[in-house]
Amino acid sequence: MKKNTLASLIWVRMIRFTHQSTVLSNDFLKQYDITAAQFDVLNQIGTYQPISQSELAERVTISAGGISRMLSRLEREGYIARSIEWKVKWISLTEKGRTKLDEVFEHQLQFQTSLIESCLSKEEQKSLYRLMTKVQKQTEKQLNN
Amino acid sequence: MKKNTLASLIWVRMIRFTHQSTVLSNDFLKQYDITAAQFDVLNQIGTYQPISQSELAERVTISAGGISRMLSRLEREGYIARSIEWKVKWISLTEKGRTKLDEVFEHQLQFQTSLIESCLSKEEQKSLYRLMTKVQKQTEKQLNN
DNA sequence: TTCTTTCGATTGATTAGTCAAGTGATACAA
DNA sequence: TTGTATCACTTGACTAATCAATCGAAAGAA
Repeated sequence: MKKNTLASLIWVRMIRFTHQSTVLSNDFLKQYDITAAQFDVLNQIGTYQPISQSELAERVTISAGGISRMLSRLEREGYIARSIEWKVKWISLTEKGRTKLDEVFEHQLQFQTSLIESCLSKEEQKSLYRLMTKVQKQTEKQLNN
Repeated sequence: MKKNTLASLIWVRMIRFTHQSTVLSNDFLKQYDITAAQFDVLNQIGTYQPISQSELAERVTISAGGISRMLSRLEREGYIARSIEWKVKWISLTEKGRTKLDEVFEHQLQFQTSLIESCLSKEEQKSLYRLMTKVQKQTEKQLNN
């Protein structure tokens, strides 16, 4: 009757993994007083600053409204600054934001890495990366039309 | 300086895929007037009913508070019923919920399946499923201690 | 010069989730 | 019998996201 396909089982695993690993990430990042979503955004800003709100929204694949609120929170915390020029708001890290990002980056990387390396060999990781890239590019393509 | 590991690149792909595919799913499910999260919960109830709130929460890995709010919405829409016995609330589908689930199930399965089958061979799918299961079990383990 | 379009950003309403404190009934000990 | 502890569930305050409506400045057309 209700027959699941292999693809749908992959789907479930992926959804569960992402959700659970976000919970773990948030738990880990609590000591740095920051959330996984906030770290993701700060990291993008650190890499591409100065960056416009709309470009940033696209990079982290969230809506214009979503990035507006997120940046309001980050601005309130003093991590980022917005400067208006024409109708564009350019985003960059403040000193506090830079410090926070530098403080957290290596630890977060280490955290993510050790979780995956604790259960997959180097070969398996290469294989998983190749497959994930394929499916992710497919959703990206589908999203843009 | 900022060197990313293979594991962290896998992480990014996974986060992006899950997020984008949820957007696609929600977009697809809009025609059935339901969200991906709601479908997920209805599907679990349909499989395990009657099921207690706490067991349901565990199955979809969300908090007790989260499931309480979600069920309130589903109850308001008339998809589920809660019956109190002792201190446990037993959840089951209403007629309307059953109909909705049956209506949506095949289409959602087809949607998920075609997205993945459009870019991975059967062999690749098997391989991806095996690897995803490994990492997901790892996060699950980590979460429970 | 005024009128309209365009476009980035914001905001209100809603869904979805978290944590922590609170509720209310039962069970069990003093 | 009167606490008190326990346990499932709820709720308030918050983060995070969506969509749709709106704002406001600039650009271009009449």
